[in-house]
Amino acid sequence: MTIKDVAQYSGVSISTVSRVLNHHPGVRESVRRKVMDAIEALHYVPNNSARDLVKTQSDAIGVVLRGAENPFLASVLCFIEQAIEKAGYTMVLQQIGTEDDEVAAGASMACSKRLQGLILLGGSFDYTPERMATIDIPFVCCSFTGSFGSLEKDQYSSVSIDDYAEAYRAVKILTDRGHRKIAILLGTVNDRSINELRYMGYRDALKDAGIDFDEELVEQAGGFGMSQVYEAAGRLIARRNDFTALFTISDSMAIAAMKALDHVGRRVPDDCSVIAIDGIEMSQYIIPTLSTLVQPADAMGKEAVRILVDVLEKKGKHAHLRLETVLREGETVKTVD
Amino acid sequence: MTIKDVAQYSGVSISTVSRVLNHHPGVRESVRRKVMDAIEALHYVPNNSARDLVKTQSDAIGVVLRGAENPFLASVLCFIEQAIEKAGYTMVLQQIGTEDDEVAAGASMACSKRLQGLILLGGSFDYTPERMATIDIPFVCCSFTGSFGSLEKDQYSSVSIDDYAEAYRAVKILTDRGHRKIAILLGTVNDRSINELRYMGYRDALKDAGIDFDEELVEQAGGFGMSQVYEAAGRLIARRNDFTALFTISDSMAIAAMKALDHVGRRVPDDCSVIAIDGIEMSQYIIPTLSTLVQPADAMGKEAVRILVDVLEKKGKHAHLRLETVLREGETVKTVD
DNA sequence: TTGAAAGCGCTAACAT
DNA sequence: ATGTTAGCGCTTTCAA
Repeated sequence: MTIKDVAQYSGVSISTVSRVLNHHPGVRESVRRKVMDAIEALHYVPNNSARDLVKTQSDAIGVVLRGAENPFLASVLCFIEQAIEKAGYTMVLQQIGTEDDEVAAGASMACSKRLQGLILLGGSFDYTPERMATIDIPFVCCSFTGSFGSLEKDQYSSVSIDDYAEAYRAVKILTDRGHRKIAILLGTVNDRSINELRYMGYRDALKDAGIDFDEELVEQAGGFGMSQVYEAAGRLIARRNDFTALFTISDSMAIAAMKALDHVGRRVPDDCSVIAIDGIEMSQYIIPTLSTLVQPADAMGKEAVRILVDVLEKKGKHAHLRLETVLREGETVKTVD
Repeated sequence: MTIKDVAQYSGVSISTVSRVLNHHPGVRESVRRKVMDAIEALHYVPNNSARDLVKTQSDAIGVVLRGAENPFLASVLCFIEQAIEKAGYTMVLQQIGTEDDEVAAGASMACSKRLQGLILLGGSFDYTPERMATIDIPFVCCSFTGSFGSLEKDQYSSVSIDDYAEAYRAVKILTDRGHRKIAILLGTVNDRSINELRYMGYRDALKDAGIDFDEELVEQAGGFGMSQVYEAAGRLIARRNDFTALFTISDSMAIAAMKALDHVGRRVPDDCSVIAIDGIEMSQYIIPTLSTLVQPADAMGKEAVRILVDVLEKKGKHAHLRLETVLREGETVKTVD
């Protein structure tokens, strides 16, 4: 079933069919009708491969999702998809593991799928200009800033929260409530990305509150997976059980940690306060409701797409957007007596 | 950057480059090296559009995900992707809403992306042969049976649990523990799919336990979204607060319902037992741990792909696989005094 | 307003 | 073992 069949069926040339298909002007209404009817009757659907080939570029925007085990990123992805669709493009998704190389994945996709643009969703991003040059299409970092790299700011875009500042804010909420022994649970301390930035926010918030840094209150899970976080929380508790508050860099981590606390009989928030960053849907429904700084997942996804499309259509320049979180007061933070 | 450039750079013909690219035999090792070096040097990446075009079929398997708000389906999707990758194919994903038409989406994808096969993940499936004929490639229903349709069983495959039997089993666990007033929370009673099947299992389990059906104990949320389920649970509780147990057809529904119960001060499991079907990761970490019939998400995804690939490669026929759940004894079911 | 024809980059015969 | 060439289905000049 090709354009040729449609042409034959409707008694016109393939160019005319192509014109109808692409809403080109200069086709008589009666002919247009005839062609449309043929398309309908034959259940014709254009072959995208052929279309992309001749246009030497598709209408595709690539998304590299690094770490689908993080529910927050999954929710951003939904908004990205909607926005891409709405803008008249097609999303091509590639999920990769936290250990995988998103630049390599993105570069390969960009060429082989003839992408117009690329969105990197969840990445470490500590890359050199040479490395990023392999991606020869506009790209935007979504949910992280790319600030660790030595890349020129006008070479790419980013949409994220201010990880450092928001982590600082979360921890300050705890210190303001009188907590002094505050543990932190994260993936890895030095991932050159959000883990590291949020860790710095944690440390500085402690310092500014006049609290000495205590290495034993830092626990690394190695990733965002709930089981590894649960185990990490177990290690933390086993080593030190005197912290009165816990900051986790994601909601899912908080949920896993609360289970670990429950396991040893420590109640949240009475025996230990918990605060996180993310604001995934599920964390509203756990008991007690998680107190968390809600990242605007929808704005994050939409803005990433908007900026990218603007760049693609020459309607705008690369930009770096910092979104603000909103504190969702749950029931997991308590003032220390 | 095309195959032509690589040929020129390495001083061979494009066919030789193509042979190297496709691991065809009959290329001298020295030439192969030269070509590989050129590919490396030029950062050449093949154009998939062109490749797909000439092969008149891509290496793509399409997946239509209907209802990403259901975390269980999201987890199955991950396994599907892995399995597709491992089998040497490429996954093309399309997410659609619960109200959207997965057959239309699948048919359109099948043609435009030149798919080899299709996996329908989460669907209602009450279709006629005429309707399904628009999908002219092998397809498999994953997580639902398609049994409501009038389609011949040898025309497609399915991999799912026995929804009726597993719901029956879940409710029987409750009746065996002495519960008589058992409420049910689901999407819609007559969706011609898993909602309906599980609802029938619920009713029959009650009947066989000698319990009269009570319409007031049935509450429909309209979908799987947590907020709508939370509200539905609120309605149920407001109407009737005397049920001692609740069966929800999904884990996420159970979590939302438990929050609603907590809101009115009813404790799980002391004041109300809860059981569900799914076994998503999160439900292990809520407090108390959810008792649920765990669907084998990995087997479901892998088997769906295996059957499809076998059909594609003529190594097997269409099949209908019923997988069994495993009871994960949580802490939400209590014996009635 | 319509049609004919030249590619887009690649694979797979068919030649050499 | 390697090169030449005919398409795959489509868009887009260029002619008519």
